[in-house]
Amino acid sequence: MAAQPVESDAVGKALRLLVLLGEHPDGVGVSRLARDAGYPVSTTHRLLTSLQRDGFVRSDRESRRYGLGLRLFELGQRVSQARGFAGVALPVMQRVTAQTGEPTLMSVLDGPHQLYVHHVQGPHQIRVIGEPGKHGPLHCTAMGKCLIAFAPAEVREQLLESLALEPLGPNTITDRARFREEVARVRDQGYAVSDEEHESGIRAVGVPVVGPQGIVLASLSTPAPAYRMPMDELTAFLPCLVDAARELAVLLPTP
Amino acid sequence: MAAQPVESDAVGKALRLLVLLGEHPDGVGVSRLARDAGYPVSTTHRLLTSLQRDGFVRSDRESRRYGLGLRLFELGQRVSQARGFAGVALPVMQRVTAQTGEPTLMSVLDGPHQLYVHHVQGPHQIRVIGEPGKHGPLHCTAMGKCLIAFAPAEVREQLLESLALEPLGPNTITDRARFREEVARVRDQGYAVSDEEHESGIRAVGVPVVGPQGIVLASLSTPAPAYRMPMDELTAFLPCLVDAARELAVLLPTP
DNA sequence: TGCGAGCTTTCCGTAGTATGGAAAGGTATT
DNA sequence: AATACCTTTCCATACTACGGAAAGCTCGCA
Repeated sequence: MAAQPVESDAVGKALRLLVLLGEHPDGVGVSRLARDAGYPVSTTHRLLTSLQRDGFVRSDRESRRYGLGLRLFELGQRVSQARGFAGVALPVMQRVTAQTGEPTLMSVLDGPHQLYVHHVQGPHQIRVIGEPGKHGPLHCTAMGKCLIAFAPAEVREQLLESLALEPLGPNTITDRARFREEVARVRDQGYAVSDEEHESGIRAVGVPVVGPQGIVLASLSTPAPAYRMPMDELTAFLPCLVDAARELAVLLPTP
Repeated sequence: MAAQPVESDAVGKALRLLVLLGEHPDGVGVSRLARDAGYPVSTTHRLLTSLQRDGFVRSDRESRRYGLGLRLFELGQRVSQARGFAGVALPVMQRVTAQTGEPTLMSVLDGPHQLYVHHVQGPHQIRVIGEPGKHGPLHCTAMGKCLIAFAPAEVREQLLESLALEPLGPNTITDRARFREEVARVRDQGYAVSDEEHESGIRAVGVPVVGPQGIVLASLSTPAPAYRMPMDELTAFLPCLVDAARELAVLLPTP
């Protein structure tokens, strides 16, 4: 968890501290943080003071521990609002869950990962896979494959060449040529499935939300445990997901 | 919207840019942002480049406009998780709304304001007052008065002395002595009401969430339009709100 | 087509701020 | 009482951030 790319500018160092702080929900001390970041303690302390002055960091005066501040919550909500994660997407996703009886997930492309932005719980009490704000792999999930397949050509090519095809489930596609074919098929058929590619015992079907300019804005998926959901039952949810995606395509702001 | 307190350090300047960017959901150009912030254009541009490198800012290559990046969403969700806004509070609040048939709001103290962190819509289709991530006044709302009344003594005193008692509704308390009495009463009776103090036509009742150490963690409220909700009907929701607050008192992390 | 206004981006010598080792001041543990 | 480890502050120096200026860009207009 050490700092590899040594940021030379003060702003970069401060931002890295924020990211590191995000990994400590219960707060950390200055020296621990300095060790993690690879900065001198005094530098770390000074940067934290600056971050705190503007509400990006808060410190408990008692325990001398630092954590993320409310300003980040505020700005995070702004992003959620501006990108339509909160107001617009939620009702549409709830409708999908009402029809499928399963959870509905939404994610967007964020560099070489997907970022889960929202989920709606289903009536079944199952563990949720994608917590909002967490990152997940692109190469072995239904949503991830959609995001690649419908990304702008240069981005798609770049991802196809550089993604690490790490095996995470029993059926993960690890061969680059086969993966390229898979993405092409997803692009052709307009949806993707993941049959225990991400995790043993989990299946999912996903669709892209393709905006007016033809670029992918987000993707939606329905996951379900493999033991009670054969693949053809899962693909039966496709019309419903496609409807929702088409609706979101015009509702979501085009970035 | 110009820069009053001239930040002298680079980090402070960068953070201010983030806050300013938050006011432009659809993106903004460098020179406009530089004007708003009061920085030279070149400085602004360099800072934006740093912010973008770490995902705190994103720019549309086409339109040359900058906006808040996904990293802020990610970190905002971490805050939401760490403070229990998302996982813990939501079900409790939904239960309150199920019982009252009205929306339920939650806010926390953030300097001289309250920060709305969550709301649950009621069945009635009414305009929501507190959008999550937005700030609201302390002196003329039920939740705000609870946050003051149950804050640590020094904080309470500081707020009582310095808050601007701006009249925002027909019944806003603008006299400092009377306001001090009002806060004392709230502290005695354990809840607060706001009868068109914040906005004409809106009533609310609110309770504090008082943590194990006796400090206020958050506050909950039930707002309703005045025309169909007499004050005594609103206070009838108090047992339900108090129950919820007591439950949250042990569930929310003590900061 | 050429011009000008206003934008974004890059450059680079200098000014001045960030740097970090060291010391001071805490707090818990032995 | 002594030790260890932490947080916070200090300050002379080095080096990074600064910002004016210039280059490169797009657009609108004559």
